[in-house]
Amino acid sequence: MERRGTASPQIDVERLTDLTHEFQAAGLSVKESALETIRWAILRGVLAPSTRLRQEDLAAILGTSRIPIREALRILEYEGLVESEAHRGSVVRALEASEIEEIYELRTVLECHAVRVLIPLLTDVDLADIERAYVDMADATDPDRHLILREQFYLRLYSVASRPRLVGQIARLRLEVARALRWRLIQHSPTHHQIFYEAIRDGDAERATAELASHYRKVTALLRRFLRDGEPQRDPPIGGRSSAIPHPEVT
Amino acid sequence: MERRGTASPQIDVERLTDLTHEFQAAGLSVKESALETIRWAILRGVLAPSTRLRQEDLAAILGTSRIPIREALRILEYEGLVESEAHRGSVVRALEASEIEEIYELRTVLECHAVRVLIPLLTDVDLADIERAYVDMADATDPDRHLILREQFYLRLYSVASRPRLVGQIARLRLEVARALRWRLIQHSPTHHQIFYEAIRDGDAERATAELASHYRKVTALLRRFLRDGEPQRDPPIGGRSSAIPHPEVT
DNA sequence: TTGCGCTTGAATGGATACATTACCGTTTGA
DNA sequence: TCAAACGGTAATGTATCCATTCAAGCGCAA
Repeated sequence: MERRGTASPQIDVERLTDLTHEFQAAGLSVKESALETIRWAILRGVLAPSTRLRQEDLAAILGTSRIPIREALRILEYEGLVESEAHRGSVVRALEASEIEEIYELRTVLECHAVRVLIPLLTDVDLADIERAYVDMADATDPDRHLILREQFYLRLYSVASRPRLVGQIARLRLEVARALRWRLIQHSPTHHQIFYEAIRDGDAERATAELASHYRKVTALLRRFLRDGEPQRDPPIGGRSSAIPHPEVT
Repeated sequence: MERRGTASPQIDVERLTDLTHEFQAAGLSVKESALETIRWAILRGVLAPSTRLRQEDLAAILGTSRIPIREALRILEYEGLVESEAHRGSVVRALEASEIEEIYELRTVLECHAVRVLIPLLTDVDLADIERAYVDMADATDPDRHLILREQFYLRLYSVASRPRLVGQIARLRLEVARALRWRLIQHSPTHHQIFYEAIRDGDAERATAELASHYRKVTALLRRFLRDGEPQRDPPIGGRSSAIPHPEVT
């Protein structure tokens, strides 16, 4: 996989140490902070796809030994965020176009199911919370913050269904595509969230699921064009500050 | 969680070492063989729910050090088969009634989707393979072997959809309930697999999904009675040979 | 000049040893 | 007599060290 000719992206040490300090401050154990640091570094684009993850380098950067790193990499391998081969090391996994399409299909199935389940369960308290989360998201301008608030909005909504596994699955799939899309310039779709939110607010499961499905179909079609036809709009792999990256609004 | 009074089930050392030897012979690395051993020990009932999994004990039984055990336990924790707490150890996770219900609901959603996707993709080669897998499963009498062949049948079928994530999710959910049901006596349902298989063979997605959904609804209703109303039919937690355990045919 | 094979280096896989933490029993005080 | 604090014990968390393995690079021979 990794050859001399195909230089793997360099690691932005500074941003990675910043991330680590955040998680260490949260009172997590060394292993947990290592896991969360690497996971979020991948999801937020600090560690670009195809980056080699050498245990010793990461241990040095995170200020720990290799043991917690190894366990973190094992879990991330199982999650699908990194790829490991025995005695050959780990790399940040790049999603293939077909995988992104499958994820959107799965998201359509699972999120529509969640909507149908949760609509009859919505309480006034839920609706108030959700409206607040929606407004926060809509107001955010910083891309990283927008991403976080968007996920908070959707997860607050879906958690109404009281289906922890369903919500967990949805959350994971959403993050995975969000990661992949950080590096592509995709068309902005400002009204999707609004249409969806208003359908939820009106208790109209039919309209909400239709909007989800139709939007994800559009996204998939766009992705197919961008990803299959030579990936014309790829950002530089790493190095640019995240604030320079346009919103991955389609998700 | 674990107190002096609530004695956790003892580990059947002999059966566990037998399992280990199987996996070690397969040429896996130590970590992989530890992972597979513990995973299948849980799924096949050798390690009963609430069994304490002490790293040192497992290391001694599997003939290794604690490191591979630790990594295996981390992955199993992520899979949801074991529960770990810092400095307090790991135990085999027991599924709550509500979780089993959610899993069946998720299975209904995912498996029905898989059926709808795969029916138009079926080739003659697929159908021949699937028929063979079905006959093998129907002929098996040993419970462990039946369980394995049943999963092979369903996974061979679903893999036609060319959706690796979807199939992986389904496989995991199926195994999880199979594990939970090993310890409960549930009504035998011999015709379900047959009806489902014949619908697939006829290319009738509607009939196949209807059968799946209706069957899983029945199972959920049964489970609700058994699991919520005092769990009247629990088998002895461990010690009995697996051949004495009736088929968990409902899955 | 090219291809095969050995050597060598660097990275991961695994084992042993030490640090830390949580539980449980005991003791001591009111 | 009861409650709270303290210490012992046993488990996991972490670090250091050794073994294994893969592959790149060099050399030799055809």
